[in-house]
Amino acid sequence: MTEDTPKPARKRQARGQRRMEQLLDAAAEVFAEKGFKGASTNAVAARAGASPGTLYQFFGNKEELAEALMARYVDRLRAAHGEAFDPALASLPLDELIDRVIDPLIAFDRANPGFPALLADPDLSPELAGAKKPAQNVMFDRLDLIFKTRAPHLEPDQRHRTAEVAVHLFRGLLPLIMGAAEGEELAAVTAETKRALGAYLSSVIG
Amino acid sequence: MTEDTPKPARKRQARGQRRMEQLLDAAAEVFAEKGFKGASTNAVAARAGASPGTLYQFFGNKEELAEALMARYVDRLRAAHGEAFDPALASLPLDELIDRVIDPLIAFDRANPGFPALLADPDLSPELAGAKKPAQNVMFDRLDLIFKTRAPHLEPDQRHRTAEVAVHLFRGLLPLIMGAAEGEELAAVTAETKRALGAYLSSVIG
DNA sequence: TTTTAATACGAGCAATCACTCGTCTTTTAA
DNA sequence: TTAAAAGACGAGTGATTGCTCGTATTAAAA
Repeated sequence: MTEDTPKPARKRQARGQRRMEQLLDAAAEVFAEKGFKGASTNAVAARAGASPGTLYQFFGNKEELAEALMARYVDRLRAAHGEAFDPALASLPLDELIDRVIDPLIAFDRANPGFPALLADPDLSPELAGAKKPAQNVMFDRLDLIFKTRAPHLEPDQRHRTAEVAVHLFRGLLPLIMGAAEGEELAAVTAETKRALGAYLSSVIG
Repeated sequence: MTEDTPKPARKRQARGQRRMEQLLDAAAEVFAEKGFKGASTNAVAARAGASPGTLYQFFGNKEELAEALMARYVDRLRAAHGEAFDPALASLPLDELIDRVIDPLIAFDRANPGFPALLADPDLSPELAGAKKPAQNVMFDRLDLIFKTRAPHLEPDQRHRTAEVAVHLFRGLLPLIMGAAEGEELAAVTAETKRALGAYLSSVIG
């Protein structure tokens, strides 16, 4: 068990950082369009205006590319949520609490369509599935914390399950949300999502 | 616009029918394990104990194979649901109605794990996506019909949306259901699914 | 029995994909 | 100014895949 990281820790230049961002942007698009398996690394490189060799200078293989993309999503999600989340949230009326959590989440998912697409993709390797967990836990942990202060009588067991169900419930309605046209349709689907969440949660945590 | 089907309508022997079933069984397994893109037709043939050439004698290409598999699922689902569905259902108490609809559906999905896996697979071609619709409409149509008699005051628009949300809500919780171990865990997740559905539906259709 | 068609095989083809490597250019460090 | 390192390129490689086709076997029709 050596302590140092096995990575050679290459020095990145500003140009390299920019290239990585371009490649991740391209990967987000192509993955969203074709899925992980269906996307070719050459296509990603081409969309980023780079050559295959350049892509592999920054990402060791296709999986590392997807992992890096997922990691960037998690960072952004945490940032977007950090703003919309404060401890006082737990004492809000349920409807308002849901508004405060769901609205930014929907905005994020619609602004980053590659994120839910990659999350939902079933044919990811075990390593990548591991990289997905943090993304799922971002929501789960926050919810669990809220429930803890809001419904302290709940057994941890049931609290966890409630959080998990709430997350999956939302994820199930996401395709409807992602497919909705901005405007009336989106508003209707959003309202319905909140109604479903609110109905479920109030039946559990009062 | 010719009237006859463009298919040469080859005569199948009993042996051929058996082979097709074997190939579809194998396809269900391999698709469930690797996803549509990740599954190779040679692997499907091998698992069925057949050669690639034999597979392509019955299915013109990989997509037709998946379409045939999906069609077989839809048939089975309709059969399983036809039994559990009768017109009197609409007048039942909501909880009981949900039991009668959800229990056989969960049983079916757990008995045919390839079905939800294939349904959820994102990287299917447009043709295959079209083949998915009947499967989705099996549930949707039944729900819409039930709501029509049960909540006649609902606008068709909102009724459709309610059915769609109910279907997606269930589908969102399916991964939890599919992953649960038979017994206590499955019972808990099933109960939670019914609770979510019941809470949502009673908030819409009273 | 003879003939025709359905079933079965599996080596192999053309296309695609993830990834490499030798070479060149640009940037940073000395 | 020069040396070293990072970035960039893209043709090419080995492996895999969907699918074909010539041939052989089995079963049904004549």
